[in-house]
Amino acid sequence: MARPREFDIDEALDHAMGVFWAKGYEAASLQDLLSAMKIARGSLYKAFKDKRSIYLAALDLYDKTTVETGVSLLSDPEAGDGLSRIRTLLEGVRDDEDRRGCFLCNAAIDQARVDPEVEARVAAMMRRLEAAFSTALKQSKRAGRWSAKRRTETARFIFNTYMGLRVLARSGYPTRELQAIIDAALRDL
Amino acid sequence: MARPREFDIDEALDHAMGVFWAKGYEAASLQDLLSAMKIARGSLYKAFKDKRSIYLAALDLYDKTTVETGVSLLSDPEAGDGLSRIRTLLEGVRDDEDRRGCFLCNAAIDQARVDPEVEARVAAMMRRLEAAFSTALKQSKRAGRWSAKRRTETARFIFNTYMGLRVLARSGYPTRELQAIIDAALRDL
DNA sequence: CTGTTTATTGACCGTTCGGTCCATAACGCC
DNA sequence: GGCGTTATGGACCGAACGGTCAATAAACAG
Repeated sequence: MARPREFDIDEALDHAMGVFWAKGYEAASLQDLLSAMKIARGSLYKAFKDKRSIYLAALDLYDKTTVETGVSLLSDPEAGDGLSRIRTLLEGVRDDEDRRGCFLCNAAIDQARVDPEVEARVAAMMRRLEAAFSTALKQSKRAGRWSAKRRTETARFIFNTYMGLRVLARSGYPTRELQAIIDAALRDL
Repeated sequence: MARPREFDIDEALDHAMGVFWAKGYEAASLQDLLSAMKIARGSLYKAFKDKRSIYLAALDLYDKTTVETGVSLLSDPEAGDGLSRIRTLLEGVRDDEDRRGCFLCNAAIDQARVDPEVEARVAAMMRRLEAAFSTALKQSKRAGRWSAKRRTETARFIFNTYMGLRVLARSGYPTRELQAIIDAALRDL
């Protein structure tokens, strides 16, 4: 019935996410986005309402990909013992070679305080990650060591460690130092 | 010999820091800064070279005040045992009632990657905080538990926890949950 | 082929951005 | 009181911002 869209909207969104991730919301200009997405202005505004809605869609994409991957890993009994899944996830942060940090964490700092919809998405992702850490703990050999309350708190502590690692990774901390932090955090679990 | 400046430059800078802290570098407009500093455009540009130099000066101010205060607390033998000084510092984050997070952490995420001078200041502050945590550990009753290397790593781990707490605090985590994270982090030290 | 619908492109819009400039004001010095 | 110097306030600047629009193109239905 009508002319079909010539670009893959998810692929374009992925590139947009890269720009927001690297530069933050305000510093990412329309020009930056258009170049990365390889489309023209008009096409962008046919596909998205405005800049903010691209950002929100990018957050959702991050949720569906990175966060979901992490949650799956933590919750998958076939990925080893609960504790070793946690370790695997944290070591993934350690190995983020381009040190981009965490889009979720960036959003929490630069937009969540001024945009309620960003705040809601950020909070939801954080709570899902926390819950996944808790699931992994519950499925570890040492699960018996923690009461339900204590397990929730421990999961939250690990999540806190995870966020810290993301910040330090973005700040250029070397792999070896990140590894030592992971070891210290998990030492007594 | 000449007309004296009518505003207190440090006080104005403190207000500018508040704006950058709350909104980030790009989102803080000249108008925002001028309103907060309560001066006119011309006066601002007599006192500072440009927007970026205000930001750098604000970072230095944060260093001289907040970071230095933290370092002093951690290093002060009269502030209790090393471990309890660490706990006091972390509980200060927990009690940050307006949940502003950490200007250092914000800068690490939103500007350090695109501005080498910001990056240098951020790295310097981070390393000083790390070192102060190490000092506090060294001066704790249980100092003997750690080799020098292990102490450095543990200090870095605590610093990582500190940064995570700052992010979570800015994200609105309730005091009680932050407290549980602190307890979990320090439990086995 | 014609008509309808929607995507593409880039010129164009008003606004806001960071930064400059200048007339005026407030000081110490002589 | 004049003079040199620096601060003040705000008009002003070009550039860049996010967003709109109209002409054109590409698809399908009839």
